[in-house]
Amino acid sequence: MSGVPKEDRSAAFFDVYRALREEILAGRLEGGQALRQDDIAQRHGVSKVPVREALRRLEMENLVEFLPRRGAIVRSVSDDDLLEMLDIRVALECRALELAIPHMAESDFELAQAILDEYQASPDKKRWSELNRRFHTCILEPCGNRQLLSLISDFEQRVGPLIRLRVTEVTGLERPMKEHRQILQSCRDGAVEDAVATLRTHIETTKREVAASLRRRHLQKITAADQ
Amino acid sequence: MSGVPKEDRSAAFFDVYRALREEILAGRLEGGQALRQDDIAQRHGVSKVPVREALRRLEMENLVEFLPRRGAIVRSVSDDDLLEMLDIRVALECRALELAIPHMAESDFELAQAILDEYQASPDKKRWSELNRRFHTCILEPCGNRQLLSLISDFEQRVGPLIRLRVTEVTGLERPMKEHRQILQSCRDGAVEDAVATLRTHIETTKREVAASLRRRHLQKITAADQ
DNA sequence: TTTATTGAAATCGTATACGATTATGAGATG
DNA sequence: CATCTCATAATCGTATACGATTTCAATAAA
Repeated sequence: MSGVPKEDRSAAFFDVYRALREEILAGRLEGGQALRQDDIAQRHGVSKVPVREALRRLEMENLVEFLPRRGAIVRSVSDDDLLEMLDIRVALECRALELAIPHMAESDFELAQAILDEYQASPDKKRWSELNRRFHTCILEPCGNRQLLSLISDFEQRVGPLIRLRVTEVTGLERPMKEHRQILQSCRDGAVEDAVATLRTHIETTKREVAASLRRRHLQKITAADQ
Repeated sequence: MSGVPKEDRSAAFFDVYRALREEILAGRLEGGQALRQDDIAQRHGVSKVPVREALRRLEMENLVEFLPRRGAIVRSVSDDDLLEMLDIRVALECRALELAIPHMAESDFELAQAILDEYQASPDKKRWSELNRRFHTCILEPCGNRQLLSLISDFEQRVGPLIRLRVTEVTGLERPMKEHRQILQSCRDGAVEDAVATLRTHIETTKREVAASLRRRHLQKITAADQ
């Protein structure tokens, strides 16, 4: 499910890859920031060779960008990029759910329900996004399409950190919970189209929230500049 | 549209990357075959460093696999992998079409029609897959989602070569052409749901054809083993 | 004949080395 | 005071070097 290839975890380059990936996804590295190969190598106690391997993989993941003769920089995610990723998420998650429902067993429903119950009981906003992720994983996983699940996981890892604060805090628990319950019920009923339709609305609402938030931020920047 | 990142085309590693990618996608390298780093380096007149960079990128693309302390091998695509990719294609292309239709201009319809006309006129089976690809690209491109188009292109490049002989030759021109015309007409009418439904059927039929073909091949292997 | 042993060759993963290009900063020039 | 050399330092991209592990084949043992 992780999206990150599992093989060869022992190699030196993998530590570098993992660390850099984590720092970029967590937003601890600014977009556009130069990734000095010698620095990274020294920090990890290795040479430049494994560092470059790690950077090339991150380049393929669109997390870093190589500028000819000037090395790698952290790729910045534009507002448009983010919205594009959310549209792709709609496609991937809806398809996964559609394929998953016919394979769901009673235990899947129970697990999903348990997550929703915990969701409901938890007063901790920080847990919400974790529980949200688990619910989505839980209902999509039965699709059995590993590559699809891996893709979804990749996008979640990239998109999640960027929208979490922006959405979870603002939206509250009411609406998403209602949609989650509705999706689960449709899954129980084997109502594929209903479930997918609700999931689609669910994600598209998120996208609209993000878009609105970005709009406001943009507006703020403009008016601030005018002052 | 190519899926292959465009930056840094000048670097030595890029030639290696490009060449290996092409060889793997074209099927000129068997699945499981070892990719000897020194050999590749010598063939391209470079050292192992850029070769390893190329291999790491291909690993991220799922085209090669690193075995600890045994280097890289060409990743073989199982029957299940192939069917999984076709399911993902359904998700991606349907979403792209859905997003594309509201943005289509008259010139898009004309271009699509021109491709279909050429399709119809061409007696050359080898051209069919090329024209098919161009038609799909043409109706999806207006979606404006670069990442989505790039993903679609990646999957097309991986899946295409594996199913072309298997499907195009067998299926003939009748059914796909009829579906293509129907999709285009729905696009003209702005009938998003109809267009998407037809496209979905279109790809799912392909998937069923591929699955059937694989089933027969598998059966043949079993009966051959029994002899 | 088949299976184990073992030493040489091949190959990997990574460190080090180095020419080439790009950033940096001090002093010259307007 | 701004800005324009140009030498120096920093950094890149890649080649070469090397210990460690794996493969392989020839020989010994069963």
